[in-house]
Amino acid sequence: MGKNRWISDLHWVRQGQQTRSQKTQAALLDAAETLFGEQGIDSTAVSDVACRAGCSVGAVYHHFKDKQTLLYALVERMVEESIATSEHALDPARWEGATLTDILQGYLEFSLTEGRVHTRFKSALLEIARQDQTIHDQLHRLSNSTRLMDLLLTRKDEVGHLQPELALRMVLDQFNALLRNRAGESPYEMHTKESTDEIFVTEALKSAQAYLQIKV
Amino acid sequence: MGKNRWISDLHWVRQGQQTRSQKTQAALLDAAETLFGEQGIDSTAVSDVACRAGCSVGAVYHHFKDKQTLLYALVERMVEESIATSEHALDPARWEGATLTDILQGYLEFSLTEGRVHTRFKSALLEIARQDQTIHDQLHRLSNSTRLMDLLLTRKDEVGHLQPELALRMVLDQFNALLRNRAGESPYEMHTKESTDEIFVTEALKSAQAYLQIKV
DNA sequence: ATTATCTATAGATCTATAGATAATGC
DNA sequence: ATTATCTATAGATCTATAGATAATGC
Repeated sequence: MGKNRWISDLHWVRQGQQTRSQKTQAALLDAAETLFGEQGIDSTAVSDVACRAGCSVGAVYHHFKDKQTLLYALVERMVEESIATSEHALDPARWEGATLTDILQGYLEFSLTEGRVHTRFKSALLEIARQDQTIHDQLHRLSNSTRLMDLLLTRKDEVGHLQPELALRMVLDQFNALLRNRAGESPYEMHTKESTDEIFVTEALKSAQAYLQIKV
Repeated sequence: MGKNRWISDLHWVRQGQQTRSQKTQAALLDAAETLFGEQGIDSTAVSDVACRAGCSVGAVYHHFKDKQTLLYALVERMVEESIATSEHALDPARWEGATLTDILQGYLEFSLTEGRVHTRFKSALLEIARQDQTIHDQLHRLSNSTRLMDLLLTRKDEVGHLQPELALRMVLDQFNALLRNRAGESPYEMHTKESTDEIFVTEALKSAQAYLQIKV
């Protein structure tokens, strides 16, 4: 891991806090993100969130109208930060001279390290997004952010598959599904649970290269 | 779809019911499986299950000690049926003369059609299995059922990848993750949402073939 | 003096039970 | 007469609020 020189300076983008109020609010969002991801949204009581954030229930309702609004704020923060992180990480200038394989490897490694918490929370979101228009729309903003796909498409020439775009879409779906599997830490259903992250990345990349028919 | 002659007679295995009591019990389990899959387990009230099954709350508690026991019974039924289905579907005799690709294609197509409901419910289970030993153990029985892997390994010679077993494990993880993605019907995060099931199967197979380096 | 926090609690929702009624099968 | 079902409700849990107290910043 970390052998990829392209991702050495990559990091999740988050704004700093100043006032007591902002700190409490951020602590509440952090607590909620962790607990919602760990136990699910419904099984997490507002008092649980308050407790983990080190404040009282009343404070929660001072900052957020209700539990749903807290969730919405959390989703919005995640989407905003996710987009900001993409802006930085997927800047074409950053990747000058990098091959398609470099980019794919960077995506895998970055997601495995920085993305674990978010992936877990996102997993919980997907379950309820079917029922909730607001969350549905927010997640749609994420999938509409085509910066990764755009960056990959600039390397279209390296792809031997007859339908490069379709093939790249498949690979991204594969990667995201596999990453979600790993982040879920569900030992059942994972045939490669014994493998290290390193082997996982290597084999996932081999698979993508073979399928895309990358011309080295 | 359905062009694969190997899966034409495959079906999900379920016992028939006779008495009124058995019918109610089965209706309750069916209702719970659907609702738990659709809305999540916690957000489904016992009264919801009773309503959809067409009976009263009291009837639920006549059949099951509490909500948790109902869930356990449901998980057990799913695991039993899943294993019974495997016994039938993965019988080596059924697949005589079939290639590795035939088997993989059969698995994909069968899972897409028959497995959709179960996949949805299983997805909800994975989220809580981390917290619940009983469910954890039941799901472990599933992953310990290595019949699919065993069947695939009998075609090891067709695999060109230097570590055939590792590679086959990766492919199964990929397939399961992708299938879960599709069954979840989450339009975000899916770059291939526009594609038909047919294209999906074709491309997933191509990917597996290329990665495994199948010798045709 | 305005904003942030806490304590205590009302109201809503859900689980599970008790007791009454209906259906089954010998 | 035994088993299955229903109706009505007690008890538990969670959400959200009201009113009191503490911290902030001009």
